[in-house]
Amino acid sequence: MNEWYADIIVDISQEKLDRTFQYKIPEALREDICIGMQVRVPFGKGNREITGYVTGISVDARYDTEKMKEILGPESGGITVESKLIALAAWIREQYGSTMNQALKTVLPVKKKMKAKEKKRLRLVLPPKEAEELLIELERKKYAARARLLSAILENGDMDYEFAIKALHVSPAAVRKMIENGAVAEEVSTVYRNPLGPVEGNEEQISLTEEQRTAAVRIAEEWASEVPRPCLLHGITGSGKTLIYMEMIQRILEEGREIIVLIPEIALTYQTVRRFYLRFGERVSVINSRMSQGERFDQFERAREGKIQIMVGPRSALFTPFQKLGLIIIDEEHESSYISESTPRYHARDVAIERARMEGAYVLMGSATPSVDSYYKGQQGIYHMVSLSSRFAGSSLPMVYTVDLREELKTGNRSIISKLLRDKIQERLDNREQIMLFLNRRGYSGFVACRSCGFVVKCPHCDVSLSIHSHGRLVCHYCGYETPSLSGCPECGSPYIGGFRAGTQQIEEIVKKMFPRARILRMDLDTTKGKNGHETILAAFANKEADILVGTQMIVKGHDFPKVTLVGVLAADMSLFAENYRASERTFQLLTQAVGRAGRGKNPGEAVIQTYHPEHYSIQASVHQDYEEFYREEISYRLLMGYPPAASMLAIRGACRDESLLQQGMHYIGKYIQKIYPKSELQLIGPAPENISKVNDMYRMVLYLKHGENERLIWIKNQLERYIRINKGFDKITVQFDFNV
DNA sequence: AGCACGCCGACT
DNA sequence: GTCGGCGTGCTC
Repeated sequence: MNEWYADIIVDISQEKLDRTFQYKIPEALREDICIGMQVRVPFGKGNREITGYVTGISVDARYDTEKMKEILGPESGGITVESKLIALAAWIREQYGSTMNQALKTVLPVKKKMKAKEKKRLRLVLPPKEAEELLIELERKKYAARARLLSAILENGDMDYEFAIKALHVSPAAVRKMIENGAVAEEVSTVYRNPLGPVEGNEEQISLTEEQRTAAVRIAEEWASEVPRPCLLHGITGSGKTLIYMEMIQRILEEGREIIVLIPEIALTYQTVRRFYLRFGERVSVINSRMSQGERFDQFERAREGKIQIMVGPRSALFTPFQKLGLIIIDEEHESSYISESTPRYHARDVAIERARMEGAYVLMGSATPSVDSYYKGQQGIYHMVSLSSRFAGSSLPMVYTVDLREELKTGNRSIISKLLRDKIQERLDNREQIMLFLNRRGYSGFVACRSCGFVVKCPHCDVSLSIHSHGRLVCHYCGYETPSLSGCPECGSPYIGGFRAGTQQIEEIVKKMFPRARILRMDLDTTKGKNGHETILAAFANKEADILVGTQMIVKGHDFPKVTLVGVLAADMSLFAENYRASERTFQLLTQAVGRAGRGKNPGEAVIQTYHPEHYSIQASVHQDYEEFYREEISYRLLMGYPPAASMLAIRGACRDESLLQQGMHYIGKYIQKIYPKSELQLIGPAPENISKVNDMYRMVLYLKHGENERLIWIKNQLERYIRINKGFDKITVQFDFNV
């Protein structure tokens, strides 16, 4: 019988030790040890006993077996927060595909050198009289440094450690001597930074409306049931979802349990967090991506020690080490920022549900435009659906107009601003009201459309639009279908056919020319680069320092500008024909959000949607502000095409410097899948070049798998992980798995 | 992180 | 001459 070895990561908090060590698994423990487990191991020269995490098990030794030590045994002493999070990491690893190392690192944050985390103070312990005597003796013995320190402490009672070292020039050694002989004591206090500082203002005193109260009761009823399901709160913009969150948080606090509130990074502004502070005060903390790793670690530490009960933050806040987690709230549940962009590519919503299941906590999701996935689960009864349908505080839904850009072209207006929008902008400028112009463009390579009839060139096999490539051909990124680019529109023969591209900068210039006296602010990636770029621009606009705000999607997420009475969507189709099956969903969500920005104050709002496809259901439904209308169309399309949530989809993405090696590797992956899973229920599409087929000299390809059951795809993923690890040919290829993205 | 080895200043 | 400081390096 040969030896078994375990890869063990010993201390996640130390960068230096951020790698695995191999230990022998004793014969007697062979059955018990599994990946993700916490074990006791001897470590270092003195064989001091520490806790490690098993990240892998193998039969070959990569280290001198003579020097290799043995695992002592499983960690005893009850279930800690860490062990719960490690179990979650193991689930993430299995579900999304990654190494245990990567999974652990997403779940347990690495503690980087945290400057000034600990504040040491020196305090006098000797009675003053004895201290005086000691001082005289020290001076007599010519212990200058110690005498200096003692006399300074005598004067002030206590003092800062740093001050003693730096200002008094007392060496740490001298300080230690003084501690040893019992003259002074060292007090270590941990100072955590409060990330928000003092918050001004009074708590909003709005009691729940009848409808909101009913919603809260329905959620509470679900929580009281034997197996509480995750709740999906579907409430239109302005229906007061946050008030319900507050209400439910209050209930959990009263039970003595803790709450995580997930908010999309882009909506995580001072405004949002402030509301939580005003209601719950010091019990709230917040983390965000602009904080240093040390600062974030501080906040996690505060949570672990029970000093705070509510953590507000983006995706990563999900791993807050609360001991008695009671509730996870996911605001704007449909947001794509809940999907991790690095391996493991987990979805925070699904991981939240799993963490809640493991720890007996509740999940409450909310959105005005739920993801089709979640709404489907709501319909199926997997989630418990609660809806809010009336806007409160008297504000009414905006009036929405559509402008058919094809007609606009016929009348000779080739500008990006239609006549209707132009007139309405002028009207607002005259009335001193504010306008938002929204360009929903986000990293999509140009699709090809006819500017006369709006015809979009699509893949005959996949029903997604083709993208124009640098070599002039049109390519489908799902299946690799290629066709030469067109010189005229196949529908109407118009020569005005081509890639659709425009940026916020160009828009800003056009608008400036059109309305020379208007003050214009632009908000996009370029203008928000600075530290508080976001907040600065938004604050300026809120202060009425500008009349028109031009921007990409970041202007429509969760900011209330009561003076905005007109929202213009410049080219609604831009996200509609992105080469992704979720394009319609994203378009509907963006348009609905954008339209919802108009008329949040007393004045009624209006919105103008410019499009080449006014008849498209995504656009129609957002004009009517009708989620159901959109959902019915969208789900039937997904069911027809076998896209999630009708089926599960796995994208296998490969990246490599060598193009032919990548092609070969991806081809072999396809072959291997067909060999291990030759069943007809599995659909295999590709491999084909990725949307952006080359990044930093790395070629990228993707292979899609579709199957009715997610578990089957996970099984295939597991087999592939092993296949890729064993075969040397994949050493230079990075393979990533993406579920249902 | 902890604990070793290893090289320069003040005490018996 | 030793005692003891912390600089550097390794930990399966």
